[in-house]
Amino acid sequence: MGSTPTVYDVAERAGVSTATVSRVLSGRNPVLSPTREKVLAAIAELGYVPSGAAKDLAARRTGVLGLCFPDLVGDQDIQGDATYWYDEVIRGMERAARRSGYAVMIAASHESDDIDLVLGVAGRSDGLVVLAHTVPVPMLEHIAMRIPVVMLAAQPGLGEVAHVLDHVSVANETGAYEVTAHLINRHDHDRIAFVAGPPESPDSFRRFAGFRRALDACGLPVPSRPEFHGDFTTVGGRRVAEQILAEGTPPRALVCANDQTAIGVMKALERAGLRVPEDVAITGFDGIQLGEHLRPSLTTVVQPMSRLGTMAVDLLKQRMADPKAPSRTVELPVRFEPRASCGCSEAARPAA
Amino acid sequence: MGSTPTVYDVAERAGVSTATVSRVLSGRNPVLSPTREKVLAAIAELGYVPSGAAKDLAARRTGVLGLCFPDLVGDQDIQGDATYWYDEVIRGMERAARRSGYAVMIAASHESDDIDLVLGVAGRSDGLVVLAHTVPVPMLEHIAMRIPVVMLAAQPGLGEVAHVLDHVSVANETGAYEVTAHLINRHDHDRIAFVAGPPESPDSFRRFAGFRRALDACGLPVPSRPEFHGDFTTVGGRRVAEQILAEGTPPRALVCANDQTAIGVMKALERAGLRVPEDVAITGFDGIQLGEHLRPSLTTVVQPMSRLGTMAVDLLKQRMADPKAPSRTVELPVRFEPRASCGCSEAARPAA
DNA sequence: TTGTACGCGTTATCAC
DNA sequence: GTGATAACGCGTACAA
Repeated sequence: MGSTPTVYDVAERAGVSTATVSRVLSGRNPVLSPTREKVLAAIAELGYVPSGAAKDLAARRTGVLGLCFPDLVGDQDIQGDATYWYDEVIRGMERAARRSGYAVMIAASHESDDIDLVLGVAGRSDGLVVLAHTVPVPMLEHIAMRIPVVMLAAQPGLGEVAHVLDHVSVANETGAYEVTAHLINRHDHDRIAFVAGPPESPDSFRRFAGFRRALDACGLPVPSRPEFHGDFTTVGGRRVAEQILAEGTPPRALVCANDQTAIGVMKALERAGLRVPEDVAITGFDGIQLGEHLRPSLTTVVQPMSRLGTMAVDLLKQRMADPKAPSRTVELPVRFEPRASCGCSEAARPAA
Repeated sequence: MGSTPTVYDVAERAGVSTATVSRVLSGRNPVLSPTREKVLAAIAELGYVPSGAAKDLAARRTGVLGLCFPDLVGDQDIQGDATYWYDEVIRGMERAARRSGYAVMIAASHESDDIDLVLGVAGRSDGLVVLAHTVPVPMLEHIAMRIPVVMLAAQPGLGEVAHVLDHVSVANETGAYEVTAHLINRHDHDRIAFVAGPPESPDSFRRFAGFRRALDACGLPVPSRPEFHGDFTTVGGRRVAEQILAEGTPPRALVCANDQTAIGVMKALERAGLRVPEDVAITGFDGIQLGEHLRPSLTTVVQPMSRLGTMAVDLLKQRMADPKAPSRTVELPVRFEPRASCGCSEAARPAA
């Protein structure tokens, strides 16, 4: 007994067979009360915990759902002031999974890095959820031959050849359209510029598309390319601000590809003496918590982060039920949240 | 081949034995290049992913670390504005685990609820990390007979009989001492009250102890019990504020057991016309992100959340290396962060 | 109601 | 360098 106890140890100690132990544990089959007592006593004394590996192997299911998300900070320990937008995705998924009796296994990784980690998770799960830009698509298509795979917030179809991946995406284009139209119709802006994210970002691209559509619908000139390029970080936003200031007359309104960028731009412009929203209106995208507590509070488009997670679990379950169904894409609605930075008055809501 | 492919399928397709497939996968044994190619081709064609269950069973280790944390919101989906202090613990642990080649399996649960979930995680992990008040201590001692268990932010020894649990705790008492002494020595306060958390909270208790020690050290009268009782939520803080206002002359300074409470109190007092910190100074505890962006920014004691996670992994690894060592408790230092709500000037740091 | 014995998909230990 | 084969610990027919 130098090692961890097994069913055999429990059975021996209780004077029964391993099958009986198994029955007591599952509770699905009838066991005489005195027998059950003996088994439970043995379990308590030995500190027996069933081996998940053996159980999963025999049952051919694991009761685990995997989640892969990008590691944004690399290997260094962060200082404690960062909150990632996918924290809530994790929680949403965990909660939905638990309701369905699943545990969640998580793994962060850089694209094309940590292949073994990802495969390890995939091999131990009944289904896999992957955030965009975390795992190369070919590997996902490989994994999808074994278990259902759902991609979150990725451009459906991008780089896929087998079309076996389900998708949960958000209404990027609609959101950008709404916020842009709001600036035009509600605040009478006509010199509006778009601050993009990284050039290769599909999210940024879709949002720019919505931006253009709004300009077009309102009869304003439509740029073929974004006027400015950030990189989804506040630092990048700051750089954009410098560029704007250097170029002479700044636009009267800036639609930023995400909140971080907007915050960086806003802070830098304010430091240069411009007032937001009086001199320049600014909007973001994502709905990170910080934006709500800034002064001025940040007008944005809120993504339903928690629902991304729960919806992913839904799709996983559906596909387990019907593996042959054609691959699906669910687009989640976003919510336009006008706040102070676009010129609307500070919301009445308390800060906490 | 209607089902998921196994080593046998790969071996057959590649015209080799299962042992060779295993060798190619592990990369630990020499395999002739042409052989390897054939195997890799078969793997790609079949979409083969090794079964974690079988692997773990054979290897008698899982490469997974478990993490149990409390589910604060129960079963309802939250609105998207909540950030929990343990999000960062999760990330810290995930990162440390990954550096050591482990994946992380998470499970939220209410105390004494979801027993099967917790046992399931324990049975699939090489080590378990548990946040305080998540799993009943007797069950943890049971699990600890199988795999190492580390408790986070719990009162070491509380309710334990076997003393097999390792602990990572934070310097609650020291932190509360520091913040209280700061109010006395730096801001000349002498009418300070403590706003406790739930009566049964060890954290709240320890912080109150530090509060008392500071009063005592400075020659001020020492209360035997906290003057006010919140419940660690902003709503609870609001209620405390009402009580304070109803009772006549409010204290000149309030040391709150955590940030949420402090924020609730602060907002409610301000709404009643009191100024913070001029009329009443307020301090929190935890260092949640929101406190930094409030106006006035919240003076607090910052817990090293991320390090809780990394340290837990450290302890786990140490115990795996030496299972017989006496149980350990590591106390992590906290950092006193004076900001505006205690009377210090707004920090120069930018909001983003 | 309880016991026996086989299979689940790997890894590892032998021989070849 | 490669191929048989025996564990690993648990479900679960099937038999008793």
